[in-house]
Amino acid sequence: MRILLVEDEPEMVSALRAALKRHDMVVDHAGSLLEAEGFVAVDGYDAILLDRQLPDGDGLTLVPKLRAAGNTTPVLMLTARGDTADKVDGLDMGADDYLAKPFAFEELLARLRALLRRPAAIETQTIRAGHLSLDVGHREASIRGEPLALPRRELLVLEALMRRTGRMVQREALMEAVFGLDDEIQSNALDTHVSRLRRKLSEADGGVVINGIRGVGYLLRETT
Amino acid sequence: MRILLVEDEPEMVSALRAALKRHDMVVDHAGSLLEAEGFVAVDGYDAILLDRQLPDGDGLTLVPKLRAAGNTTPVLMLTARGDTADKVDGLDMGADDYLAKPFAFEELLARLRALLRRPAAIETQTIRAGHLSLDVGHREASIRGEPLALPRRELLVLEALMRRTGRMVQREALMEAVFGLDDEIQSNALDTHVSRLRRKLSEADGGVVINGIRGVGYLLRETT
DNA sequence: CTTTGAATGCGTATCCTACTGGTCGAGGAC
DNA sequence: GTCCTCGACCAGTAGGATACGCATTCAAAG
Repeated sequence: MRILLVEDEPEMVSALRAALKRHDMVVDHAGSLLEAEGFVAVDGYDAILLDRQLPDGDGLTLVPKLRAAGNTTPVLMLTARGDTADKVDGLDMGADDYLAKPFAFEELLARLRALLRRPAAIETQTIRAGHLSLDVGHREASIRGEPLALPRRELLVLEALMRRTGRMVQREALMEAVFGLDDEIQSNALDTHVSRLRRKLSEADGGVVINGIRGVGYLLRETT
Repeated sequence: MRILLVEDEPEMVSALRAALKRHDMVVDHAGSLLEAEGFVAVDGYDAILLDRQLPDGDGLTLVPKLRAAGNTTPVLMLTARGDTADKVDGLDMGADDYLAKPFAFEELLARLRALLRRPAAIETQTIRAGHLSLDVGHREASIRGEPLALPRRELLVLEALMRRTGRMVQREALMEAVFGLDDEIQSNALDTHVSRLRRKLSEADGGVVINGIRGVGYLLRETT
């Protein structure tokens, strides 16, 4: 689950980033409109958290640009102002939801979950494969009802794979789903996580296997 | 634009109906959960406005039923209660948005418009031939839904051929598609890949054959 | 203590080369 | 027109080099 956070106030950034990370989301951060445009042009995010007050303009102006470019990523606007006229503006410009500061973080999360559910509305909140089930919203994996404790990175790998059960996930795509834009990772860290995940899944009899396909990527299959 | 309004208070109903009608929306009205289920089962709506307080129960209970039945119609919850915990519940049950009474009608409209802007189906370019299908974007081949693990080079051959199913692909063109501009290859490497691919396709009953035409190139045909 | 990324060594799938046998078609002799 | 011969091209198999992925270990970071 990849989120782009567009916000300039440092303490807000670190607070949100920490909170989102705690919910196992991969967060990229842009401090300005310009930066945000750069990120968005290159990458696919599951959602965008967008502050209105940015150093180089009103965050709201970003949304029509996105939509015009065919980008349908859900956008959740954040703002200090909270009156109705503002909300209407925001939503009409193409934002998908609108949240006024100060807000309860719980509400932010809930709205985010709602947004994230929509594009992939076909699947329910919980994805299943083999004896595995994954509650995407609450970040819980379980095997035959037994909860399975998974570290953050492994969970991200599993989620990315389960979202496409039985279908290919390109190595590159998986990298992005797990590490975001952290190019700093130059090792076989991904392989490591896949490996660890594999072991846990087989030990716990998850009813699935992760196939690796050389030069292409990975593929999670059910062992029926 | 067809809206299902699930609400029991008469004056609310008439007010909303009039207002929505003024914005060129077609409104069906259900006064109870039971009635709503009936409507939903039969008709396709673009969105559902759902009150929580209904004579025969909490409106919220309708949402999981819908989702379980594969219905992905956007749901906008209406409620008198407006605290965060309630919102979280509503959104987690699968509602797409949540609005507390009293609300500004403008905001309702704006949120509704946001919901109705459904994300376009994700374009995944898949080519088909015989029982074969190839997801070009994800670099994945499958036969009758069963994923077929193909190494990189073979996949490239297959892609190049499937892009021109039933038509000739010149040997030279195929070389370039598979090896790029690597002139370093001076052997019959291409033939070996074609050979391996042939075997896999026939073993897995792909419903296609690769014909070789002397002095010209290759040609993928469906064996119908 | 758990989690994570880097580093290491091993095993093997993949890929190119090389070789062999097969097929096709052109051209000439009858 | 028919048949034969020859050469070019193609299909398939085998083998070795390489790169890739896997598992594991280790140290640092939270």
